[in-house]
Amino acid sequence: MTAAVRAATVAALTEHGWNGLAVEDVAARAGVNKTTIYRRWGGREALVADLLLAAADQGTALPDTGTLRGDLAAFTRQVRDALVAPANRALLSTLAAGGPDSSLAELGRGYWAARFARARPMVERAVDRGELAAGVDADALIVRVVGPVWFGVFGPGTAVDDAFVEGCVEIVLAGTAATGRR
Amino acid sequence: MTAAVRAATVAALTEHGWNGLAVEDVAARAGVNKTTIYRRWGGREALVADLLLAAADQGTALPDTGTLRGDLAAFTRQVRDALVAPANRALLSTLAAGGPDSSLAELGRGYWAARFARARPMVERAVDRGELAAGVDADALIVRVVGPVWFGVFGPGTAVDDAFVEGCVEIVLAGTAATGRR
Amino acid sequence: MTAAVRAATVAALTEHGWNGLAVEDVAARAGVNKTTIYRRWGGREALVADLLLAAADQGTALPDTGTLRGDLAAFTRQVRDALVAPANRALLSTLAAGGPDSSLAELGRGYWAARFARARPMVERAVDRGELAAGVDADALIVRVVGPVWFGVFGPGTAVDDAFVEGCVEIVLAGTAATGRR
Amino acid sequence: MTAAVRAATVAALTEHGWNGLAVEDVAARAGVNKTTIYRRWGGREALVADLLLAAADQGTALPDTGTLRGDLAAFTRQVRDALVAPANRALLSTLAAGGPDSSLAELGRGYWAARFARARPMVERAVDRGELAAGVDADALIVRVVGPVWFGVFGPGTAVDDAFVEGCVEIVLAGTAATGRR
DNA sequence: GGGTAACCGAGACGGTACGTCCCGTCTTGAA
DNA sequence: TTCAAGACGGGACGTACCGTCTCGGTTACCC
Repeated sequence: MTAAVRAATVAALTEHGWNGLAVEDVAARAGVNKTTIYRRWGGREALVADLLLAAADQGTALPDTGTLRGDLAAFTRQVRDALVAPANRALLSTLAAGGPDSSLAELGRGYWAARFARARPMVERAVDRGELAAGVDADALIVRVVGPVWFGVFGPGTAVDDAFVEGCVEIVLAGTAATGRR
Repeated sequence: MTAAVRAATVAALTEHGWNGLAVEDVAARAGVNKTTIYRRWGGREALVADLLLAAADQGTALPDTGTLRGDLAAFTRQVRDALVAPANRALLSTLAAGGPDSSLAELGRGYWAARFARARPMVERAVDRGELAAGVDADALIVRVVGPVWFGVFGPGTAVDDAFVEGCVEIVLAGTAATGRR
Repeated sequence: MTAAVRAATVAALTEHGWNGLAVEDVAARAGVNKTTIYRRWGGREALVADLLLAAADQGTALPDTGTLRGDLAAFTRQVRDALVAPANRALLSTLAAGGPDSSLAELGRGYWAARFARARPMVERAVDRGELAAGVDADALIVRVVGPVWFGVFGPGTAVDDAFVEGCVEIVLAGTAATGRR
Repeated sequence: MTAAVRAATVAALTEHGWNGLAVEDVAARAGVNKTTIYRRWGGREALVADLLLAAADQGTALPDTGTLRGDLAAFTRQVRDALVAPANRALLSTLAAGGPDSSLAELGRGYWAARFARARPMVERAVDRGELAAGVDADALIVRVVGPVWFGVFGPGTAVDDAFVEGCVEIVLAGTAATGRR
């Protein structure tokens, strides 16, 4: 049943977005009674929270190519692929749909903390290999690389192809080396 | 009356986000009848569209410091300031709240087209000054600079202070020069 | 619309009794939206209250045969006929369905006050004619005559035929005269 | 446990009436699981049926004063006292709450049959003593005496004091003797 | 300067979804 | 075997907003 509700939530979220996500609709799609969802999850937000937790837990394997450049390129492509998938798009755009004090925002903080914790080893390995100076701000580096992809997808709708993604990686690496910024 | 409705929409949007934006609430705040809003605007989305058009039209003046670095730094700081303002935050996060085929998405495309058209002269001036090679993709450059700021605010909630903003500018400029990427 | 809702309420009440009277059912029968009933009436009790008010207002004409015996007999037969009609049965049994402090009870007090006020002239005319001593308690007299009919119908289900009704009248008249009780 | 459930049913019935009598509420009050009530009784109606059976079985002792007048007066006072007790009021008003074809009605028929069977010897003794003609309709006599009390309590809310009760008895006795009606 | 058209306030309505309460059924595990 | 514990499908509750409609009253414009 849990799986059916999750699948139904994804489907409904993909079709109608965070607005238009109706508990009754999810219940009907999942072949489950509305009350059951309120009992076991507790509302629209909890349904999405459940999806996010599942997504943050499993996710894709962190790439390990041997070089920071290769890792970042593969990782950013993973992110790009995830963002353009309609199901994930709807899920992630939900995170930005609430004000900073909403319960969705709290949800988002947890999600992002888990997400960055999973990606951080990639940078730490590069430090161990001597590719980056010790003390580099791993999170800021990731934000700088992933940010343009994220913005391109959710903002102006830029075509985020492989060339763009690799450009993000190379520019940040070169720029970081040149400016010495962390 | 138009002004009152706009102000009420901003207030309601800031308080409750795109969800929770109720036409009746806006009407009550503005001291206007619900019917009038449906007549003159046409629904929740149209209220937000009106705000976005107004925002895209006026906005802040494009900085002109004489150097690309200075322009981009000032511009990105403007963007940062705009994003952290609650009213704008709610307004802009609304754009990402719909699926790619929703009417909100169409709205977003228009908004971003106008926004980038307003910012593009900044890059073109740099080309004229010889700071950038002719044929550089102005939009991609802007996305690369602004993206991390946007992502930091709407995503993990990174502290986007002046140092971070200037880092975005310098890294992209240095990286672009080093890699020759457009 | 008001008429349709009233008719639907009577039908639903007759079929399922006070319990089982569902607002949604009434709305569906009347071809009206549920919300409209909540707006214009305000719930199950209000629907019944509306029926009672209508019933108390119109009702049947008070008999005027020229003698107290004839009046009471005709009146009690009217009451009997009303009680055995399924629609009225359900409506009136509703009055007894709540505790003495429920809102139904308050409703009942108003109904009975109106009902007795309408019947009282019958007794007063008899006093004017000299058939009854001045100062007789009209309400108590009516209760004594009507009570067995009411109880017979709502209680043990006694066969309340014309003979029984007329017996109620004659016994009370004779007994009242013999004992001098008011 | 049976006793606890019965007590809880009486309490709940007194507080909230037949409507508002929730099995879950009774179970919680009795410290018993909901399922148990459904197994051992079988629903709301069965709970009330159980109470009625118990009430019909035990009840108060039938008065035996030596005269019909004394017996009827004592009996009717007992009835009056029972009716005004909130617990009994709620229980008995339940009987009238259903349509004539409901299962509550069937329940009521059984209850009244038992009740009248218990009271009938009072009249039969009077016949044996010669106070009443043989062949008098005992049930009708009881209905005539008790009816006004019942109606006064459940209907208009008449003050049913001892004087009223005794009036009912005397008038019916005198009237019956005068008219010769059974 | 008076008709007329446009606009607004007011409010009722059909409708969807909300989140809750209680129903009656079922399964599982402990006594 | 009986009961406690608790999940579930289900029906109705009463509420909030949605978007539409009709009705009057004002304003303003144009003949």
